[in-house]
Amino acid sequence: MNRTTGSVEASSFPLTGDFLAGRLRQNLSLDDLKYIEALVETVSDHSDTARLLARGTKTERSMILIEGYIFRTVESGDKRFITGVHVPGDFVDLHGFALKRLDHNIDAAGRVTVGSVSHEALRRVMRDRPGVARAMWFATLLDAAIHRKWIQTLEQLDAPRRIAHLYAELHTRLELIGRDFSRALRTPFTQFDMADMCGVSAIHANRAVGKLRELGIAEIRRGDLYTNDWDALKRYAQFNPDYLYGDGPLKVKEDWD
Amino acid sequence: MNRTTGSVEASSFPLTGDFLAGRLRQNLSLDDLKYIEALVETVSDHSDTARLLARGTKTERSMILIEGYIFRTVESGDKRFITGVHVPGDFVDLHGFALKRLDHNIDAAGRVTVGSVSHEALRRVMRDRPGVARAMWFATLLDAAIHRKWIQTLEQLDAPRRIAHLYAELHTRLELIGRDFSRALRTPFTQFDMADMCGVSAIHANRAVGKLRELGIAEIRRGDLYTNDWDALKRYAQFNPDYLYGDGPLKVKEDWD
DNA sequence: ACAGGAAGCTAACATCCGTCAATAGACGCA
DNA sequence: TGCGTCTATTGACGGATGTTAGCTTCCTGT
Repeated sequence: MNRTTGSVEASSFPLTGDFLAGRLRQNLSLDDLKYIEALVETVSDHSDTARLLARGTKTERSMILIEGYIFRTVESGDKRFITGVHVPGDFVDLHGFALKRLDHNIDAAGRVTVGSVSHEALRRVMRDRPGVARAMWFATLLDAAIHRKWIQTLEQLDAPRRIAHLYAELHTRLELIGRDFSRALRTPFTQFDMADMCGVSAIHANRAVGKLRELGIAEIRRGDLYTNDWDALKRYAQFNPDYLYGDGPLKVKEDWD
Repeated sequence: MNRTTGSVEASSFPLTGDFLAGRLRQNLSLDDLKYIEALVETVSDHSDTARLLARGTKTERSMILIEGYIFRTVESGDKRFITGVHVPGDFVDLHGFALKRLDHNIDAAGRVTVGSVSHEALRRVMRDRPGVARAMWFATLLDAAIHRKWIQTLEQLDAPRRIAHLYAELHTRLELIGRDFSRALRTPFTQFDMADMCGVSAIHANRAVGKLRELGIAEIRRGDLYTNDWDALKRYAQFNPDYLYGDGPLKVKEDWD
């Protein structure tokens, strides 16, 4: 595997295969995991707010997020909208392999490390490894489930609860890939980022952060969330983790019985 | 193919295979299409607001919508949220095949006709027809793209524009499956339905419908939208159909060059 | 034709949120 | 250390939306 330097110097992240700790892991054999790991041809680091893939670009590669956070963004006029956020282990633009072009941008949120897989390699997967191909399909189904929950959140919750729900989701997703934060969840998100994810103005996002602080639910400072009662936060956000399929996520039906 | 009666008498819809006019058609050979048609074991009609599949239910069948509209809904407290709408040709709960359980309900909007495919048959598809399996994956990618656009719409637009955008999207999706409405788009949606899709109260949905009427953009009566200027409506809603991948939707990259 | 019920509509008031303006704090860089 | 910029914060005001209540219209079944 080659190691390339992105817009920042090469990361010192050890490539032990742990970057596959994400959602693809569940249904696959160790052999399959090693196979996928071998698909990653280059690893690169990118600086804050780097655009990893612009809307409309045709590409011959897809990216797997190894470290950091990535936004899916759309720009309209002079405003930006964030339609999704990714955590390590997520295949960020797998749909770029299937669909003609991406309908949105892939932007780094803070510093990120990504692995790159050629579409030629993915075509080999489709041809030779139906089990792996199916796991990739299931991973995109989980993306869709998360999208639906975001829709519900936007329809149902006010701004403070949307922000609480965002962090509740990230907390659970990061737990599912083996990361635990007893007291603090660190992110590089600005209040502008939170606003663009929650569909409110930045000033109102600030009000919402202030309300969470005032209610004693969470203290958010420069993207980092501190709380000593995650359960209370999740209750406040009406968070129900079912949609993340955390209990044996993405299992096929044959495996249940 | 058997013909069964749902909660309403059996439909007289002619099963000519036209119910596959939807998004699955694009990438498949005629042979593949006949293969898929043969997968449909039963066809049934259902009455207004029937729940076709309840959240959490395990099922051994997936449904393809043949005629009518279907909502994906979530209930929270005494409120309902609609996270998606489907048009004929859509595989409504294909993810029920892959994921352990559905995280939302599948509800009829008005009278519907659906075809049913057993998961056993889908397992055969996965095993024997990689091309068809891939087409199904791509169809779910389009679902995800539509979800992302709904997120953006909720983040970006006010209530009148959300309703206009909803109808603009339906207009284009129905065009893509070969239906054309020069002046009217008929749906069974109540203003409550529109409200639950747009994340506003029913009263405010009524205000929004009134505003569209007042602006001369569209007249919505009992779900049916009348306009003589679809372009103006789409402009008002800031509708950009790129995300529906209408120009050769869902083609794989090998086919582009 | 009639009655009942569902859906549509209107008004009043409160809350949520957007915008503008201004200030304060935190971080990066010289 | 000091400056400049990005981020966070606060206040004031207006617009968008939620809630409640009551009324009207339309559809449907008899």
